[in-house]
Amino acid sequence: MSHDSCLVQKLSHYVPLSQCSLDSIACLEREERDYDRGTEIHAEGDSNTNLYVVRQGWLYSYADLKDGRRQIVEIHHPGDIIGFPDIAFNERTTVLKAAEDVRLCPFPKKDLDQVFSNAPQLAALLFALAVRNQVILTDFLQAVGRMSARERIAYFLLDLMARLRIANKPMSTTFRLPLNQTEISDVLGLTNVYVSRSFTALQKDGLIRRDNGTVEVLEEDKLISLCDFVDRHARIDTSWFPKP
Amino acid sequence: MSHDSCLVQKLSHYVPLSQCSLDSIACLEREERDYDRGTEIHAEGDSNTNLYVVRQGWLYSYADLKDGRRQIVEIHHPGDIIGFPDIAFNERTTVLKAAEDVRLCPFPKKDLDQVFSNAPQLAALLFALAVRNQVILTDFLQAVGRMSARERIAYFLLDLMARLRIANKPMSTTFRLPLNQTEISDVLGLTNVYVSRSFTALQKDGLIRRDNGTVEVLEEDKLISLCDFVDRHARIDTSWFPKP
DNA sequence: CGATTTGTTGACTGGTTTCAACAGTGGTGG
DNA sequence: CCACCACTGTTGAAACCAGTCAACAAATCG
Repeated sequence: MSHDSCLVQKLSHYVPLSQCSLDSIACLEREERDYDRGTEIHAEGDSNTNLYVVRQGWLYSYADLKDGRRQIVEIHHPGDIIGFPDIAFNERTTVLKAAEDVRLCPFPKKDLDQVFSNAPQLAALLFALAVRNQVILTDFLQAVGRMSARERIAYFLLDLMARLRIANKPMSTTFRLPLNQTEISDVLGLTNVYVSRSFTALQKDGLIRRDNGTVEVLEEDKLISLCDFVDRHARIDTSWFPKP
Repeated sequence: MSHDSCLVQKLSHYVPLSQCSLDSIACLEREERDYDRGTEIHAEGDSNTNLYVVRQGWLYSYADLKDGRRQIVEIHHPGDIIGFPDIAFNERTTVLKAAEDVRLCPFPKKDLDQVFSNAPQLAALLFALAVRNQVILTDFLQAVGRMSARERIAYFLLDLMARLRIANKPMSTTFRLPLNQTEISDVLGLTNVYVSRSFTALQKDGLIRRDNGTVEVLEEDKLISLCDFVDRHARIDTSWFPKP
């Protein structure tokens, strides 16, 4: 491989990529650009001509609510592609913000037709990941709609771990969490105050330990049964993909 | 057209369908089958070999929560395709239930490769609708995560109307709602008791009127501003689709 | 007509929000 | 080097929205 692409690494996790899939991906990652922590890379209502591959750092997409609060609808990690949900619209539906210093590969939406016409395997994979996201979102909807604050936090941590494990299999149970409690509350539909209380409670019960921007999951099984977590990230069914 | 397909009608709303798209759809609607109200057409954990086109009647998909409650994650109307979110998995993630007497067209998941290889326009359209669903779901997430009960009900009604209008443009502001309040509470993450209270409150304020399984929206503008509703159903950007 | 489902209403409870004060941390400039 | 400020996390007290439990009314069905 010409360079170390976390997008390639993440996608290969699901299916061995054909050469033309690899070529298509390389074409999406031609350009690179850095953004500082806190930068709003695009705003709601911007025309969306670009998608982005994440090279480095965490970002998130959020919507502003009429009462001034925010709902963070997606957290983006290295190896993710940002912008698919919006391609059916002319305008962005969310604000994209860098949670820390990041490096992105922007590519025009129009380049996707190249994927669809030249790399059917990659097209099918992207489609499968898009529809899987619906399932992940509905899981999350259950968490936000039906669970208590500490259960939601458990869910949040387990979901992050499941995602990070795709890119980094031998990951331990400790990981960096470059989001503050206000941001976490905007993900989970809570207040920063109650996120603080619930985190403290989980720590007091010995389920997790926090240390300066990192989280260690001490009792993964208990967290899983606390929120009935199902890992939707680990595997997908690729049997129906078109054969090369 | 050989028969009156609401799937064709719904998809044509977005883009004029090419002949090979129409042929592909016809192939998905070969078989028909009826189910009675209340039937569980498939359960969570069933192997998912079939998808379904809805011909007639409403259905919904729900997940059982560990405490015995349910979360309804999707309501299916005539002209919808049921099952896309699960195609990346070997097993169903939700239970599919008929909200009233329904008629479905089951077709095997494997038939989709035919769509991908023979009808690129249809493939792109289905992809666009799938990713758009993510946006709709995140909108809904905001409603469930951040809004009061009466705001959620407003959102629910407006979303239904927006969907029904795709299939039936000259629809008035009155529509049939074949779901009971317990089912609505399972959609919105509320209790049946509070759904009742909130409905009554909305009616008392003159925003809606109910009559025996139908709802009339009296003050659509007020409902819209109450929950900051955005209609994501009306139009999609098809400019990037592959040309025939 | 009785039985079941569905919707309504009341009283009480409780988890989360709100408002507020305060502590710890890091960064900045004088 | 320290004063100052912004940001972040913590804790307490009070208020409130929605849940829970329960009884009952209304509609539907066989």
